[in-house]
Amino acid sequence: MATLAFSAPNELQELLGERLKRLRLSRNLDQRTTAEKAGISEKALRNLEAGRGSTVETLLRVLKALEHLRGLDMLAPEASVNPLELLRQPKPPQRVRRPRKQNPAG
Amino acid sequence: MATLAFSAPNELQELLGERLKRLRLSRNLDQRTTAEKAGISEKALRNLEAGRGSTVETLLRVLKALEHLRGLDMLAPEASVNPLELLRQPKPPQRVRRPRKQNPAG
DNA sequence: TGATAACCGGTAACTATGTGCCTATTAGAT
DNA sequence: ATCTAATAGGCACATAGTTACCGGTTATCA
Repeated sequence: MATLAFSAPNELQELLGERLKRLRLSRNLDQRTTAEKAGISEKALRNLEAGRGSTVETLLRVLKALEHLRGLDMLAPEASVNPLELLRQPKPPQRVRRPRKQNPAG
Repeated sequence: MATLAFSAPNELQELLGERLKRLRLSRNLDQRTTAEKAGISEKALRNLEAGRGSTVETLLRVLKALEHLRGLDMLAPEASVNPLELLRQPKPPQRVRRPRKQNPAG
C-alpha cells in the first residue's frame, strides 16, 4: 500500500491510470480495441492511463469496456445508511441537517 | 442492485452522483463544506452529484474530501496479476501481446 | 537481431467542464 | 405554519478534455 498516502490530486490521477492500465493488460486488451469498445479515442484512453486528465464519462466508459463496473459499486456503495436509521426514517435524508441556532445564551 | 445493469454512460454518471451524494450525507457534510475541503466550486460538486459531467480530478478530490479514497483501491486494485504469472514473469507485461502471424498454411 | 504492432506524446480545432454570480425552490428545524 | 440554510440550476467567460492526425519509441514475436 502506502500509495494512497500521497493523495495529491495529480498523484491520484496517475495512480488510477496505472491501475486501469494494469487492469486492461490483465484483460489482454490493447488500447485500440479498448478505446473502440468504450466509444472514445485512443488519445483519451492514453490520457486517462497516463493520469493526464479525463472526464468521469471517459472513466466510466473504460470501466465498462474492461467489464469492471463492479468497481463503481465499491467506489461509492449503493446504500451506506446505518441499518438503525432505517428503522426510524421512512425516507433517506435529502439534505444535511444542522441545528438552527445556538442557545441565545441568556 | 440491478442498477448497474443499465450501464448507459449517462445513467452511470447519475448513479455515481447519487451514491456520492449519499456518501456525503452519511458524513453529515453540506455541499459548501465539502466543495471547500475538496478545493472545487460548489457548482462542480453539484454537477458531479447530478451526473451532469465532471472531470476525474473533481471526482478524486471529492472522494478525498469524503475520506473515501479506499474506493479507489477497489476501483482498480493495486495488483491484479495472477499469482501463477508471477512465478514465470520477472516483470509485469508492458503491452498486450498478440501472436505475430498465422501459420502460412503450407 | 530484425520486423512490426503497440504504445507514446505533440498540435490544432472543437466541445465540455469549472468558476463566479445570481435567483428560485425546498427540506427540515422551530 | 414559518423561517432559513441547503440545494438546485441558468448564464457568461475561463480552463481543461476530446478528437483526429502525426511521427517517434520500444516491447515482443519470429
